[in-house]
Amino acid sequence: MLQINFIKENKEEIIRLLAIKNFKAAELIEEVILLDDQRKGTQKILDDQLAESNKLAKQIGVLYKSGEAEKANEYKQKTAELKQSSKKLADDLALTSKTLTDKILEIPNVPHPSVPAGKSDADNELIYEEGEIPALIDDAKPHWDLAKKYDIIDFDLGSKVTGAGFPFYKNQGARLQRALINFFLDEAIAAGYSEYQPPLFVNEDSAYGTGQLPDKEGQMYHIGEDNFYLIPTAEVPITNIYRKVILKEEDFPIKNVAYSNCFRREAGSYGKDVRGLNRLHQFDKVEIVQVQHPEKSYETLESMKDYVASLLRKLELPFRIVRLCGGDLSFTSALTYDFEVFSAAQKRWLEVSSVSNFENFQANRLKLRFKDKDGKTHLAHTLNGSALALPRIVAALLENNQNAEGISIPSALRNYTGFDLIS
RNA sequence: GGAGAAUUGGCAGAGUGGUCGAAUGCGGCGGUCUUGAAAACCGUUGAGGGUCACACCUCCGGGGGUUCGAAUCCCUCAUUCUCCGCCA
Repeated sequence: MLQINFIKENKEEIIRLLAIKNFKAAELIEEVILLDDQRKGTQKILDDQLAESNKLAKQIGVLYKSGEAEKANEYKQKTAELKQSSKKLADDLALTSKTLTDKILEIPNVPHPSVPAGKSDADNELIYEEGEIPALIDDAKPHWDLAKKYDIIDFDLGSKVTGAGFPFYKNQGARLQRALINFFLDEAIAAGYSEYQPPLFVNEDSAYGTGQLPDKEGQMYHIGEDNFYLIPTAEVPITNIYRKVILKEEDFPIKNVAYSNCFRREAGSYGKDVRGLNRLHQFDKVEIVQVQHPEKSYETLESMKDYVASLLRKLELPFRIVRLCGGDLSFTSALTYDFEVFSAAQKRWLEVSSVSNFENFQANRLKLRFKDKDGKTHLAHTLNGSALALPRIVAALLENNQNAEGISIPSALRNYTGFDLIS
């Protein structure tokens, strides 16, 4: 969420930039400013009344001790009245504050000036492309057929045991999964990240902290009895490590990596895009998360982008990087780079990673702050990126590397898989 | 799952109805001393709201209550520890 003072001080600029996200903010912002003034006004009156009550309560104590019970009772009468009206004021204040917070929560993060205008992914800006799109053999198959042919992923079995979008990985398919997870983790550790193994369920506060609540409830699996949410990404538990934390400046940069299962209900998805591994309810992902000083967060975003590119290069996959346009940018992000690999048999670019700078938007919700040299506290910046999500990487590897003998494994992975060929 | 104990500032730990946002120690920061450092000594050191700045208000695990007044009493939830049960 944006900070109220930031909104007040940069009203016009915010409205202008949010227009790039196709968000009409003017009215909402006026409302928010009005509510905040209202909040302050009510609080001032309440504070004065509480101050008066506090003073009287102290005097009553003194009066009792000196035996002036009559006077004390008179004061008691006064505090009783004050108590009634301050109770009402406190209720008003709570309501105003709640309304204010709810309204601010409706305002998306302000996009970075480099974010191009646009409505959909068609308007994303291509900024980089690398690798050769492979020429496939004559009877090249999409990955769901290859999965069956080599008996490495069983979608039907998953449907039987759980439901659509929960596949079984088998034999060389299962080993490929493990290989990719270990490869991604080892690479991240070599790049200076600390590995975490997070819980796969989080509580309500954590789901709120990274912005999944109050808005995207429908996207998460929820365990009603214990009020836990299944994580849609390791970003949620890893970033929430720093909820209500005040860091020291020398703690920066914090670089964490975590492998986790990810669970997404994907309500509303349908059609050809969801075939095979393209969209699952449960999948595996290695996520990198950084917490940075505000002055360095964009530098960090670039380094994370370069890091993800290095992974795809090692996997020998043709990829491109796009800068998301305003319309495609998520609610919480200020700037996002998407990585897409070309899946040759489907003849499609598949999104495999999203690297984002949230600036202080998440930090504000999380109350993630740091103390500067003068002892003042400021909000930190948070960033994250997939490095990488497995299913579409697997889809591309299977499709792009298929040949007459089987599916060849890129050399960077062979030490991890223990085999060169899926056959 | 059952029984008991606990939860206070960065940490340790006092505080059982008013003078407590909270003793004391450690740690941190600033200073004196020193060629420099250590030691010693002096000072300072939680967060949020509010204000030009003060004043003032809120916060002692979360929420609710009793009282003129709550860190302190009551209810409730969470967490931690110990014992019993079960168990990878």
